[in-house]
Amino acid sequence: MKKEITIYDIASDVGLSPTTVSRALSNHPRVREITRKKIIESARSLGYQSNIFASNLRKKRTNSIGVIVPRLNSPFQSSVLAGMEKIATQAGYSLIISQSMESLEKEISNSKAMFNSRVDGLLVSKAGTTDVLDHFEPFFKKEIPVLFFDRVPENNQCTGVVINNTQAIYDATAHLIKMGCKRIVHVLGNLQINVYADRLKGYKYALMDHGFQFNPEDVFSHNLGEDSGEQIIELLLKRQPRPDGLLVSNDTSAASCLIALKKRHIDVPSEMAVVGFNNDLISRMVEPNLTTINYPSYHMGEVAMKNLINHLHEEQHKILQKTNTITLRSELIIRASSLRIRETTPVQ
Amino acid sequence: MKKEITIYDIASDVGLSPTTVSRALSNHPRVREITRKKIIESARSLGYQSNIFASNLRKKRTNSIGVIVPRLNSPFQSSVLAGMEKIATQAGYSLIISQSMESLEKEISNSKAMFNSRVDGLLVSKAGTTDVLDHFEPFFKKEIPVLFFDRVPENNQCTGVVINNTQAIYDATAHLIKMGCKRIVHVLGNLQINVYADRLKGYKYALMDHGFQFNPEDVFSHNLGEDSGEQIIELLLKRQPRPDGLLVSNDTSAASCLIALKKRHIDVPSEMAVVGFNNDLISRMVEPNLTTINYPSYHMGEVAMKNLINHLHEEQHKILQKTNTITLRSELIIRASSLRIRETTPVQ
DNA sequence: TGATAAGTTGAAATCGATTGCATTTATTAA
DNA sequence: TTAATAAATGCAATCGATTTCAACTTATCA
Repeated sequence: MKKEITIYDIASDVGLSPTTVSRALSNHPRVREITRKKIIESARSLGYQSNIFASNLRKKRTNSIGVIVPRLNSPFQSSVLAGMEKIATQAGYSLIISQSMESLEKEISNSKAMFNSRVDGLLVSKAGTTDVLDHFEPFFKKEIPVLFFDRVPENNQCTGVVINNTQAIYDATAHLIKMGCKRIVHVLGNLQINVYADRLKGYKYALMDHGFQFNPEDVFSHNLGEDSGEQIIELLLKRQPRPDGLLVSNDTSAASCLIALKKRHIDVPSEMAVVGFNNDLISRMVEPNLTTINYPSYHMGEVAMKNLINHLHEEQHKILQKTNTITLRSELIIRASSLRIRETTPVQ
Repeated sequence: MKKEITIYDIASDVGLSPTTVSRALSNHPRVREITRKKIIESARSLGYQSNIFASNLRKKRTNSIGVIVPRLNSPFQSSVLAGMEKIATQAGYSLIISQSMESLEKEISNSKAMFNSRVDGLLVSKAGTTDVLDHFEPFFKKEIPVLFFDRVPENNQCTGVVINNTQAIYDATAHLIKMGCKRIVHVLGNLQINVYADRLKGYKYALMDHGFQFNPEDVFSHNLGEDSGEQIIELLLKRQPRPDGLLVSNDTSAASCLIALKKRHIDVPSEMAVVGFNNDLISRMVEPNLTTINYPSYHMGEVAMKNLINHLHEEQHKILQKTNTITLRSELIIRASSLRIRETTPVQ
């Protein structure tokens, strides 16, 4: 192993002390400009690379931020991550990313790993269906900021970045009602996850506000995977009277439903209006195009990261501000899959 | 700031030396089992957390691996990353991920950041269109393994994990020929990227082998984005005689083409057979389903990571083995978008 | 011209875990 | 019982950058 160049080497090269070298390299003001130039030049010519371990050891910071997502390979999550990466890199932080595979157990072990690698902050989209937060206790205790996004725990102290899921589905439901749907079915994920619980509320409120009766039979949970369409539609068609509006909590599944409907020669939207969620690429590619909720995923990544980093900087100045929830604007995008009337007044 | 618990605290707690504590905690064999138990118990009760900075400083390893991808939010890349994450986590490594946004400049600054954070190894899917590798020199010099995947540089010493792009497009082209296509157009990305250059070869070879004349006009580069279909089809339809086979180098773009064709009432596959690349979700969702190349992205992530980690372990035993290229199996998946004859002999 | 302030630089301790070598303790063989 | 060997533990140096405090220069002002 080749010997590393250290500030000591530079020091003896330029005939100064390691102290001055250290200061010069970290732009400390108490070094003469000429001295600094000389040192920097020497560092360059010797091929010096700062040893962050030593630096971290002293400074007790890593300049790295941990992110735990349920899955890396989802259009939504990867887009959030892209936004985060952009901001983090800009600010000089590096990103340590791991996935919980929707398992609480994995989330726990991931958070332990993050803690041990001493991330300066943590961003989490919860995996579990439970609100167990014990595994974040070590972070709280050490005052390492933890910020949740998308899937946030209920009733806790941490800041969360979310969209207004209730409003989003409220709008979608209202839209379907306006389009003349008489029986609207809502398919969503595990109701123990805040995201879906909130959406259910939006669905109920919209029904109520428009004089519809809420029927528990018209709501069910599903994994919402790529092949979910067949099962969902099969289930739907057993209902009497046959539902004519379908609200699916993600675009992949909605697209899959569209295909299952097509296979059965059930026309969309006239016989069944379909609405997805996320505004994934696929919503613009299937036939007919999917009405959906635009989920500002990239932006959510940016906002979450920006907030966390601000938090970190503020902490140094002891101005710990406590925002609790940041809600991003989402919007209903109306496309052919639900558009029954040619000319409509825009849904507000 | 609360004082950190160190091995010294544990040492004085149990009345032993820090040396023994260190050894006990890292499962060194030269510690009595009873002693170890006592130390571990004390560590637990004091709430000890190992300081990786100090440890890294001594051991000169971080147990972290850097990954640089062109973009995080692409179905392909995120799937690769998912595979990598799985293996890395299993092996106790953490992943530092950054994206180059297809810019060489960013790739350079990312690689610098990776180098400075002293990753134990680096996985790269090249951004640039050039084969400049100077920014990896520091890694080579320090013998930090760098492994490329998907987009690998030509003529270099590094191991690369790829699929046989040439063969893949060869098969696809041959398939279209078998389906009776008379004029096949190939749309791909920047030809300076190995992936596309190789595919072009496959296209040419297949034409040659089947007695077709290669026509440079029938190949063109495009960004292959979500909206590429309109432009590609517009361009295509100007050609005389009108092409009847279309080979697009990614599924998003191929799907977009499908839509553009549909809009113009050009039937797929009878008037125009279309083949995509990647086997993304979308290829199974559009109408008609896209014939495509199954790209084992998740598997590629796993293989690349496994290889890198093996490399790291081997290095310790000084058995540096030099594999140069690992080629993964990809395969043509024939679906409706190119299937003109009901019963076909399977493409071998 | 001397005194005070301002600007530079350095010595040495520190961060906490690891490790080569030395030492102590336990075990075995004679 | 004692010497020889093996096992367990400890000492102290080390990894490299940072930082406190002190010292030393140079500039500034009365």
